[in-house]
Amino acid sequence: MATIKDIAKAAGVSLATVSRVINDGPKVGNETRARIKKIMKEMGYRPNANARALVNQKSASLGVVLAELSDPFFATLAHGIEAIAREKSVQVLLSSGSIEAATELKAIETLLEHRVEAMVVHSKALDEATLIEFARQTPGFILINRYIEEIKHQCVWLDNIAGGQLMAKHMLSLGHKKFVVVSSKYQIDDPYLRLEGIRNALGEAGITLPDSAIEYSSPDQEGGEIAMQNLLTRGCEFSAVLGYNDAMAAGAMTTLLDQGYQVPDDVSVIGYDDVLLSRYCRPKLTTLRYPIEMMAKQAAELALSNANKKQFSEEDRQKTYKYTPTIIKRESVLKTR
Amino acid sequence: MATIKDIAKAAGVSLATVSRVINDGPKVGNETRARIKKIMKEMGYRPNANARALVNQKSASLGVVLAELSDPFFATLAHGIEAIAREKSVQVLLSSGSIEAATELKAIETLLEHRVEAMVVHSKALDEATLIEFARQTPGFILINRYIEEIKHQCVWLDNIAGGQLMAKHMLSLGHKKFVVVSSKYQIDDPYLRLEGIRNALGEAGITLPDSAIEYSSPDQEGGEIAMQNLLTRGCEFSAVLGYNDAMAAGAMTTLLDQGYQVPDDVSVIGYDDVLLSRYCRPKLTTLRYPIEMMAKQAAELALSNANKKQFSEEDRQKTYKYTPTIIKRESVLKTR
DNA sequence: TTGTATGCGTTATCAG
DNA sequence: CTGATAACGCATACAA
Repeated sequence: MATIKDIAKAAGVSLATVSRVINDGPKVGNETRARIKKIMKEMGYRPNANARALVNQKSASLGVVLAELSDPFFATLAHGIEAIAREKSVQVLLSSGSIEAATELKAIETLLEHRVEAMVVHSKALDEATLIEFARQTPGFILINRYIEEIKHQCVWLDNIAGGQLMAKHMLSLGHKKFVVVSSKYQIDDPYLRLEGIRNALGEAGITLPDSAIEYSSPDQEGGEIAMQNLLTRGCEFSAVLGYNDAMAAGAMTTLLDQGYQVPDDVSVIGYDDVLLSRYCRPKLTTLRYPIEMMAKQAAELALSNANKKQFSEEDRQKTYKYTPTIIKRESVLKTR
Repeated sequence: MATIKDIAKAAGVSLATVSRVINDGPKVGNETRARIKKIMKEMGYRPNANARALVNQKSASLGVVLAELSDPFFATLAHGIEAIAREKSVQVLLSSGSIEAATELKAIETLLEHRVEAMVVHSKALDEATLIEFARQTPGFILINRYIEEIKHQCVWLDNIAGGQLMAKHMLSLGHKKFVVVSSKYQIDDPYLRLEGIRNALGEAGITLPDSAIEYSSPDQEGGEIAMQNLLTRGCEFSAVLGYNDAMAAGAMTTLLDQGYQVPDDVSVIGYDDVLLSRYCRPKLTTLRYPIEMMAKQAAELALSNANKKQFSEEDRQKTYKYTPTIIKRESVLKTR
């Protein structure tokens, strides 16, 4: 592959001159510039991004670590980030990787080795201390979907407690009194926070949620189906189902329909996330909007704009990037009879 | 950020020695090695991937260009590639970007500037000549979901004609005689090839598909809804709907259900791709399995294994990576009454 | 306006 | 076993 040197030789000029025309540098004769450009084209010259990154001490690249690309939720997240990256002509380096601490750590470290200017990280498994450490040493480090007090100015997150409250209150306002929850079995914050919100709201209405009314399973459609089967088998009585996410809610709905229940006439079901699926399934799922694409864009912008900060001002440090879910009414929820 | 030089100084040894312990080089004293490792840990040393790439003339990275990450189909594709990349400890550089020739070109060029070792490219808009050129100059260049004769050994693709035939034949075998197609309006090969396959199969059965039985729209759920509305408005009669993909099929189904048709009792609907959605929607969609994740993995492996080839042998050049869709029977297709 | 020289962080080839 | 030193491709301060 042709280098700057090759084309300098071909043009009979020095490296410096060529470098100048590449970077639209200021002081180059017009005739020379044109000639060099022509030669570059002819020889198919492409600047070497690695060499550039080395000498410039920065790389015009954005690292992204996600849990699971095949999940539509993450795909949307990635999409938001990618849009910003393209807008700013920044290359994205992607490292997806399960919800294991070791994998997440490896992903972040690899990205750091590539000297990405900034990174947006979705990490559920890594402990706070580790993440705080990374955030401190890399200003362009942004956590998405997780809140850590010490580095709150580097967190873009959704208020899951408010979300839990919201879904419960919506059901309460329609007269529902008997609740079950199909929750995620993963030992991460999200399900606990949502549950906490649900319990808050129910508590205010004088309702307590027994442990037997909660079933934990994998956070996908199949998990939802299984959880609902267990609830039914156990003889739970309820008119309202609160899903950890849309997939679980849809799965629960499938089981209910298969068992002859009418949704929403007999039982109301509400999801969380508002992914595509919630509009596809039948009945269409009433759910909570998780503005993940918007959040992803904000995270990417923040990461990139923080990248060159030497350190955060006190004002910066107080900033916060909290999002709150809103309810999307579709067809799966009705007044209780 | 600490460099190799810093830690050499701290350890009182030369750069070379440090470099050796980093790369597990052969000739270093055990005591020295241990001491240096300790210092590296203390100083938080991280090798600079850019510098490495520069001197090694290769980067242990895989470029990926996709059309649209938020589409579940591409998300699955990306997931397959990512799995291989992780397995081989290769970093993936992602460039997604609409279906415009200019964007696709830009994406490929950026990746080339980063000197990726290999790349898997999903390109619908770029012309063959350009792609052939890229493929020729980069052995690790693999096209996915596109077939170009001249570089067939660098293409991993699905036989869309066979797919079209298969969906039509399945309907024919169930007694259907009146067909409509909801197709994609994009001017790319896929819809035309699928249509060609459909026409082939129908032709063999003595059925011709009038242009009025085909409606072109955007290849998503909304497009499917609109296409079906148009078909209905126009007064088309049919018992079988062939969708360009699952989203369009699901959209068409939505419209049908909304209009009071029973699926599959009155009308049978078949999709294409077998994305998640086909299992979520109601009735569950009968569709064609597009083994995209498997294909993506193959493409990634091929790209990486070709990366270091100086040139392709005659034998290599004859190889071909064609996949054929298979039918997945679910609930949206029934014998005609 | 153009050229020379130096360094970015690493690896690899030599000598010691 | 270890240490100089020359690349790798590029940008830039300093000269000319």
